[in-house]
Amino acid sequence: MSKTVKSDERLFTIMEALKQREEAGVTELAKAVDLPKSSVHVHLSTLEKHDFVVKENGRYSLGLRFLDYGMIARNGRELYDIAKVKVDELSEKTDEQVWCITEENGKAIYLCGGSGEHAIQTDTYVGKQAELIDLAGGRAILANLPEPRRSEIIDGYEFGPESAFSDRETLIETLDTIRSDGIALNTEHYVKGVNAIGAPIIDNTGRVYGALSIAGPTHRLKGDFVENELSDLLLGTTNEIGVNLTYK
Amino acid sequence: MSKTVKSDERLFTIMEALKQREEAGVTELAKAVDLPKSSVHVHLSTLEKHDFVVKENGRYSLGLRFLDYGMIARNGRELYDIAKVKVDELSEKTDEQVWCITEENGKAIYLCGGSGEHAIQTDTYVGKQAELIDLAGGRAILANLPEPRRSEIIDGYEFGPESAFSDRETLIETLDTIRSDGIALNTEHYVKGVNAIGAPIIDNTGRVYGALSIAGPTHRLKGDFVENELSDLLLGTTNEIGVNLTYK
DNA sequence: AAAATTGTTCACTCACATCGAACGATTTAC
DNA sequence: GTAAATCGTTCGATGTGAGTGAACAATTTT
Repeated sequence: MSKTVKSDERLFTIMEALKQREEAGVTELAKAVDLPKSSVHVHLSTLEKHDFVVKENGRYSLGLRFLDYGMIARNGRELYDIAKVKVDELSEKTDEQVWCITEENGKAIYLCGGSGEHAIQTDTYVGKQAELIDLAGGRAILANLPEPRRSEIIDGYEFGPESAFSDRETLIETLDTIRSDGIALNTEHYVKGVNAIGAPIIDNTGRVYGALSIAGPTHRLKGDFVENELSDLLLGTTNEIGVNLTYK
Repeated sequence: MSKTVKSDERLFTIMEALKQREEAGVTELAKAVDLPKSSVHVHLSTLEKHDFVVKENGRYSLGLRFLDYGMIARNGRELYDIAKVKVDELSEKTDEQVWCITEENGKAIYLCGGSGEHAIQTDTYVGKQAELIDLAGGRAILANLPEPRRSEIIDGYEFGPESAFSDRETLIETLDTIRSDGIALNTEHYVKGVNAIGAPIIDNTGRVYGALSIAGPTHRLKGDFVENELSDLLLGTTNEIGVNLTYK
């Protein structure tokens, strides 16, 4: 790993601790990150000066300056621009939850989503980070990533009873199936009672931009309906997005 | 101003410079912020390690980690949660652009927006920061802010030919009118060809949460239609949100 | 093939981030 | 109603590590 700035690292640690609570005081944060109050205090003051945190009668919380940066980061992605309309269409047509994710530094990030009227509610939100391996869409991405890259990511995983896959071989087999099928069907559910399917978004050059997924209750997403009807709808949409990304 | 961490300040300067371009190299950024390449480089490495920037073949750009923080900051606001549905409804009903803004550190921040099919296109985006004084919604907020607070913000303004108001008195007069009217009608347009109206969102305790605004082309937003029909629609919505915020 | 950029690394040095103690201002306890 | 506890904030002493410019390697341009 290359050299980093310790002060920045501390800043990020404090930010992360603050993110995990709605709001917090200096003492509470100092305890959480195991640093002197005075240190935490100057960092918070610096953050506040630049609107990255807000102070309301002595309690700190995340500022909306992050929203500014976050939206610009998202709007800069061609994938987002092209996918958002299609995601809305697909969620309305299927009446289920539809998500568009992308890969960044080996992790999955939710770019945007849409929900039909009867769609399930989950704790997922735009901007959320997750492991590629845990999501239907993430597996679809992983399965289609070029080889030096894919192994780099997989090397970072720990297999075992905690993981969704017991060992590396099982994962590779699953990914191979997903690649040849063109779609990932989550039979082993990440969340209990929820099924999901995911398909990769790839342009004509083979570059993997991300994936789309449809999630719904197991009693609706099963059998022929998922394997044929829904899969075709999903693949049609990801295909369309892929083409638009090629000739943008 | 209280003490701050210089390293953090530098970090923010680099982030800001990066935000203003789609992507950039180390040398370009170093020139922009007037710092040695090596300094910019370690800060970027630190940012990259935490997913706040992404490096793609030597060029840096904002990472999606900001989206994570930004969405959590936004979702934590009760105003957003309650307003977003109403904003969508209102934009559909009026077929114009509708925005919900809030105030943070004396500045306006766009929380969410909706657009009718025939709505105008502007360079506004969710998360964008603007001066309260420049927006119809911002003036509606300013007009209803409690007194010690309002003056603090106004004290930060510079009046003159550059500003929308020539002097402090003119602004105060306008704000008084807005407060008694309950609505801000932008006759002097912030953007040429665009008219806007704004109304504050206030709960029963008098706390100002933000404002809603409707923007559209001058040829559609004029005369009786704006002053009666649209105004009533807007006030009805902000009223509703205010009540919901009281009994949440 | 040479020249001019690029991103990255390294070691020296003094600015400044860190820290614990002390300060007022609140809040809690009784 | 007072005392005790806890809060956020300030400050000066100290030694860590951020900043720096030069050198390096890897591109890209000429």
